[in-house]
Amino acid sequence: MTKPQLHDVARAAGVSLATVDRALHRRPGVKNETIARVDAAVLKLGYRADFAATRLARSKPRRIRFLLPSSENSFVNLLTEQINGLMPWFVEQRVSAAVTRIDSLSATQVANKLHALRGHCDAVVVMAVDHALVRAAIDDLVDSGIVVITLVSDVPTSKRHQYVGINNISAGRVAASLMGRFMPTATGGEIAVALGSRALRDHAERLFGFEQVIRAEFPHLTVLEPFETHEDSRRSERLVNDLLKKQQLLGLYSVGGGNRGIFAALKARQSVHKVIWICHELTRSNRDAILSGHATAVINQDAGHEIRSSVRQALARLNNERLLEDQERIHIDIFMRDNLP
Amino acid sequence: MTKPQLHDVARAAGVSLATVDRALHRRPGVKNETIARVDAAVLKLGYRADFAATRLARSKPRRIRFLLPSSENSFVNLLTEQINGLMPWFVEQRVSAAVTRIDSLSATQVANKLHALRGHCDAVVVMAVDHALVRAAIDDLVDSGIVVITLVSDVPTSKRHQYVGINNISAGRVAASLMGRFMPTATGGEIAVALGSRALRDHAERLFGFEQVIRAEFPHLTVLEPFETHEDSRRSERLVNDLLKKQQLLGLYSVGGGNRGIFAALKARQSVHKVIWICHELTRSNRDAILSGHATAVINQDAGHEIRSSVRQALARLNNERLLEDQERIHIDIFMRDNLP
DNA sequence: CTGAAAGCGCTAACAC
DNA sequence: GTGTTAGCGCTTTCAG
Repeated sequence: MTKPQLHDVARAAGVSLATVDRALHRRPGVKNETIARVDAAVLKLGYRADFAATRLARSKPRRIRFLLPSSENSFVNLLTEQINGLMPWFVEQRVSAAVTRIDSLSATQVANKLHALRGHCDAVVVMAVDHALVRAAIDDLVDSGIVVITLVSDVPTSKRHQYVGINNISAGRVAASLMGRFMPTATGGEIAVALGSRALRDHAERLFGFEQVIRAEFPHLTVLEPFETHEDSRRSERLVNDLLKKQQLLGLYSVGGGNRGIFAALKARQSVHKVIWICHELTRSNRDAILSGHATAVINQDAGHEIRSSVRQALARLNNERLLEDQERIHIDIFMRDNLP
Repeated sequence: MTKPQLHDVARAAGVSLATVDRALHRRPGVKNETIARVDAAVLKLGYRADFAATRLARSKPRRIRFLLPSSENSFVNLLTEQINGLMPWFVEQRVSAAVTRIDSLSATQVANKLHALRGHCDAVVVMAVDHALVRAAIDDLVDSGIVVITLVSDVPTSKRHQYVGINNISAGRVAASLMGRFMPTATGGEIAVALGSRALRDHAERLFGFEQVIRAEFPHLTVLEPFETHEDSRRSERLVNDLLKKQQLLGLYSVGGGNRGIFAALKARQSVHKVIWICHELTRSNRDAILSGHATAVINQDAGHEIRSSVRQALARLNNERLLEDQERIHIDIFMRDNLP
């Protein structure tokens, strides 16, 4: 009872190794009937490609393209740093990676870029707005045989093969639980919410989860109307400053970018207010914020894990390999001062 | 500027492939001078073995032995489940894994078992008490050429090649931060601590970190003298019951095992007291505890990650391969109701 | 003590 | 359309 090999599939299907390979990879020039016979054999034997042999034999690397937002955003920078740092690993995995940064809020730009990639790569990993144009472009790519993976912010109704990122509704819920429990009193008060943009699905989902839990479990707290930072720190600093001047805030939840500005605003007025601040992503700025006590908790998604996972997922699909499900689940990390990595 | 291969090393050292292989793996029958020449060439070229080729070519699997506690302990069960579930992956990685369960509180038993493994495996992954006998046995194994990795609970002064697990002092500190901030009032009160055994280094370290932070940052809280559960749920249930009868507890931190008993005790008296309970490891019981609201937070280390990581670390050492540092860091996971996986 | 050569399980030219 | 065969970069006999 040994692991089935290509060899065994070939014998079971009554064809040669090469034909099995062609059939498995849906390469042209195989009779439909043969494909069916091969598929049946694969299924019957429970065949899975051996990743080591696959890596070793492949001469041309798999071309993976990352499409990331061009906006000034520290978390996206973390992602690109990770991609750069993982280059030796990519080589080992026989993948060639390239990053393109696009205005991910502009659905037309994203869609155009996606269309342009058709035929020029084997897989694309994209982080962008959830919009009909983007969805259509993704579906086209998938239909053309390219593996598409959404990163960080999903486009759930598209045909994308996989979403790699956290469950953002849960993330918002956890933020609310922490916020509610960190409140020094049970006497009620107001919580502000800073949002990158409502067009970003991840931000919208976090907000949804946050308000859900505050309303249900901490009814003595009021969530103020969220304000949009447009991921711009100057703007967010000004907005938070104004807010702190006007009212006595108990807490501040920042769902998305612009945290450097928020940090600056809180730091400047720390003697006046003691605000419980919870934010997302362990960027350098947020790390400082937590160390200095201005932020109480940071909710994080591991950028390195997300990059490795998208590549593994893409390769697993392209090469028909097994995945370790457990290993690919992206955790909602909660960082406080003492468990910072 | 392409990645150097064994081939290149052989040419640079003026020997054949086979000799380079022997020298690299310190197999017998190579002149010292030749070894030195090979080492020099490896260093000069920056040679690293290609993992795919290594996996593919190796006929005999690497033998990895896990030594885990035999005590009734849900987290250890999670570890063994993971080992079993990862068997197909082990095959792919050309490793054969076996688990031995020992009374890990008995230093003599652990040391004997370690000695017995000499010559019978390539790597051992051990979770046991930090004790002079164990330390000496580990050092012997390492000297005999076996890769030794400590899991979950470290033996820091030994020659073990690697510790795979969380920083338990930090874990205790985080538990304290959460506990302190979750307290509904700032008026002071008492916190109980349940300990598996003081002989276990991980438990001792957590307690250390916990007390440190409570003293320093939440001086209005008093930490009661910790009681030992001996990882026995009947015992822990009784102890917690007695405690709840005697005094008005604000919080309970359980550092180690026996959580099923604690859960039972808290559940039985939930109308009387509202205790903030924080515990470790996301076992089925602790998951229920958090879902039902009896536990407020669970601090976890990912059992699957720990197993995969110890295997990767062992293989990297045995095969002279590169590791992704980031991927091997074991996180201190904080789980609350909404970010349960 | 060292070298030559045959695989490991796939992929990809090149035949038929 | 399908089969044959030569690698990929190591490990491991088997000779010398």
